[in-house]
Amino acid sequence: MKIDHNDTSFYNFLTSPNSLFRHLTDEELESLPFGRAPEFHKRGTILYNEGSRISGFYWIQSGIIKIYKTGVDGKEQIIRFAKPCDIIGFRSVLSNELACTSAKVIEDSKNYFVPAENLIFLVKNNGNFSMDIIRLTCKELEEANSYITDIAQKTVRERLAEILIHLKNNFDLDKENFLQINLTREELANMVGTATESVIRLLSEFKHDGIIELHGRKIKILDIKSLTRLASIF
Amino acid sequence: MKIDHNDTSFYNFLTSPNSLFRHLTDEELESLPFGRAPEFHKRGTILYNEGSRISGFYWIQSGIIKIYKTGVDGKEQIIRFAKPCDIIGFRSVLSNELACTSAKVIEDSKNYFVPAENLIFLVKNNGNFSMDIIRLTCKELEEANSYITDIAQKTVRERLAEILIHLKNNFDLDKENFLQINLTREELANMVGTATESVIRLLSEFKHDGIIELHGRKIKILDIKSLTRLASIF
DNA sequence: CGTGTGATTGACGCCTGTCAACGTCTGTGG
DNA sequence: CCACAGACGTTGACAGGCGTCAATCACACG
Repeated sequence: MKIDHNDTSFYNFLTSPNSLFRHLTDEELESLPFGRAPEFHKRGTILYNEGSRISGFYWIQSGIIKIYKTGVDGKEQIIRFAKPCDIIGFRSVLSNELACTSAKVIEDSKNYFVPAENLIFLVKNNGNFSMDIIRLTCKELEEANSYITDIAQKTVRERLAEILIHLKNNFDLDKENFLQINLTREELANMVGTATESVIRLLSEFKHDGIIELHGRKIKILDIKSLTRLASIF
Repeated sequence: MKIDHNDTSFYNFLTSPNSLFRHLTDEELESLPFGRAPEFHKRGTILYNEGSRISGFYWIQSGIIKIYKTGVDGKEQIIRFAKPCDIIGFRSVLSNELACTSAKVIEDSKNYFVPAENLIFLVKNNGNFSMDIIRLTCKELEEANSYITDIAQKTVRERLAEILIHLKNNFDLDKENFLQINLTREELANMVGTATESVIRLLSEFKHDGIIELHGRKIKILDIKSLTRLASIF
């Protein structure tokens, strides 16, 4: 069950300066399940549902997870996408409450499940780790507050432009510079907080104006400058 | 500079089960400035501005503080109101970043300013306190996510109804059951994320329908059931 | 009494949500 | 191999919610 310190790639990865686990001692690191093989989850798998009790958090090694809430009439509101090195579900664990979001795999994912007691032990006993968790939560909170301001004040066009920029900044591009992440029009709408038809019309408009290129679900951003202007980002 | 343990009211208050400071040792408690007199700030005072660096957090003893972000065209978006026993500004301290919100006194307030190093020391060295801080942040994050869902999916009418219920649940009523908190129509609009005129028209509508009563800025909720239905809360 | 801030009301029009119809693609089962 | 179902994407028509502008009123304050 020990982590193979000779597997330098993975060990270095877990202890690298940007890693959430950078401040763990070797002993603490070995208390976590990273010595085993990761779990594999196919596209479409639900990791947990809003309202359920979860007994630990997930560390994403590969793939993309959609985090969303279900609003009125069952309409989903996408809160964020988790990507490799992110952790999900830790909030419910730490506040010891039912999950307030659902998590669905949208790109095949390998991930590790870490039991709640491990996390709580680390938070209580390793002040630096605890600070990192707090910083992470604060960052998410700040982003949430910004998004509240945007969604309350900006038009749908501005928000869609902003989301496209956000996706470009946060997800890899393929060899032809198309966004790797595969989203349906409905999912885009559920991020922006609008109707599917509105997203379709605005994407067509952006395409017509030479700002983006579309190949089915694949999106390539051609004119980031115009898009930034459209998004009213200063 | 010691806290007067004979002042049982304040001492018991700080160590009561709901207090953020419940897990502090007497020694830790005395390292905080609660032994001094609180600072007094009049309505209208800005405690800190978005983008500024703050060197500590505030613990509110009395009064109400408006926490808001400034969006496009300088329009403010109210994130929340802080009331007695709340702390504000701690996120920027913990993540060591510039303030991402502004804080303005809207009801005369007494509060204590606690230097950043005190907070960081406690988080790193007192696991239970650290867990409480994390829980607090997680709670705020969950509320922010809920609000994102609401604002993205609900109509202005639904949101206003919801905000009124929220105010009723979170702020005291005076002897005639009017909401204690004094908000301009513009501030209400800046919470809901709409135009001032829309708030005015909807409030008149609610009043006409016998759901609320208005006396200037004072609001009394007459029919919480109808209001809940209007808010589409399930 | 003048000034300024906030509240109110009306008019107007655009953005955007909804409904409906149709096209496209993929996978499945006969 | 084809037919069909079902999910997703697209387009058009339409109405109404809500933002914006402007005028007026109410009230407090120096």
